[in-house]
Amino acid sequence: MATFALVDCNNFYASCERLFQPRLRERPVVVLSNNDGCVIARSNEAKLLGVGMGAPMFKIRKLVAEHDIAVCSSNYALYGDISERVMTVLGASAPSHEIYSIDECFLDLDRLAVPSLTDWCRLLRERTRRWTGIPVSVGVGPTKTLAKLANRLAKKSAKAGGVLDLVHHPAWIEAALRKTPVGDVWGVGRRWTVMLEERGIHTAHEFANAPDGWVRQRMGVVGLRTVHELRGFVCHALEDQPSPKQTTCCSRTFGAAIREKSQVHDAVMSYSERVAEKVRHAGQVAGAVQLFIRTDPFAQGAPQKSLSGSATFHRPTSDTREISAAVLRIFDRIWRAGYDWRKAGVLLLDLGMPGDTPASLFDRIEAPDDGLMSAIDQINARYGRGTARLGLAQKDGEWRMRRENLSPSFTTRWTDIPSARLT
DNA sequence: TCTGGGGTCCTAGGACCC
DNA sequence: TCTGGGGTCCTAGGACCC
Repeated sequence: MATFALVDCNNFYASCERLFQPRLRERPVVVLSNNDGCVIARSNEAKLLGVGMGAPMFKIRKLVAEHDIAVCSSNYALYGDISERVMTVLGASAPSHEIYSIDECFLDLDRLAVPSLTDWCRLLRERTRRWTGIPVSVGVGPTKTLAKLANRLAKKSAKAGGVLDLVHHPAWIEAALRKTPVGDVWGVGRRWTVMLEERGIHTAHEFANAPDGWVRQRMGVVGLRTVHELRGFVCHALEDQPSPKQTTCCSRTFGAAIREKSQVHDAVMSYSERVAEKVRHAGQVAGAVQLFIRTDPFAQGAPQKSLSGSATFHRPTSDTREISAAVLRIFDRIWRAGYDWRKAGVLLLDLGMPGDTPASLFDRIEAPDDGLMSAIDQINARYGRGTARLGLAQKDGEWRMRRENLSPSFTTRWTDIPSARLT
């Protein structure tokens, strides 16, 4: 039988914040989204106090003050670096692994010959904690979907000790399915939860026993795969070779609503620069670009508008100058005055490797490269992002995001390295 | 006052072809 | 008056994930 493990970091962002700020270990912690908008991670204590996932900050201010909850702006430089450390430990421990997200990793344990898989998982857990400082939970199942489900129960149950193996205890599978609400199944989101519950399907067990034809009709092949995985048939294999991205994007909600064209222009140019850096970093080029701007959907009564436009490159590129010029043309074409713009984004589409496919037989000419982009990238790699820029936008503006409680980049910036003093 | 960002996959429908 | 069948490609939108 196939044996998948899912290793999931507990309250990952909150755990990262606590790593270098021991004072936070005695307080409930929440981490906020960009712009300090809403809650995206909570320590166990914060969960117990009733802070909901995704709760907007302005709705929990009272709770924060009452219980002295520590509030952190999100610090992705820190989380990304800690994630790499965790993945390194996990990757070195198992025959093969798939990094699924910043805080999750699937392991393929088929070929692992150990007397007790549960003991092995406990050791892995302990090793990860000692070597990285991050607590993790491990779920083991015959499919990825069941490994996810096992992981969730491993986290919830005190007696599981952070590990639950359903492969070597097949009798537990039915009980696990019965106690899992259908909405907590991997692949069943909000809309499908409502639809399923309306039809009397409340648990993973009931979902697993729904008729194939019905599931196929209501939820397509995606839903059917989930049902089969719950029954123990593998539909999602371990993907240990990460596939190259097809699109990449830089989008932000502005720090405030903006009416002025020049301000939106600056935001859009800044995102163009950033997204171009991203594709160059991945060694890719883009075939097309898309720009969108939109008003605030939460502003009731205000006129709503969402505009977008796209352009195809004559020859795939990763050059900030070509990308920003194309974005600027789109921007001038779609811009409408008189709205309170709140968010914008630049997407690069049809990504590929340079020289992959010539646009036509007559278009084999290599992109002229004057070395400017790589020079800028090298300067920024050494001295920090944004050191060298193209002067496409003003440095500051209303559109810049708020991050009022940002922790230092303890592990990725020399000046932020924590120091310890012996007294 | 104040509600994130970055992805993937699938499907339906239209344009177009023979 | 009469108006097929089958295929591909593209795009927009909707579902999901973290």
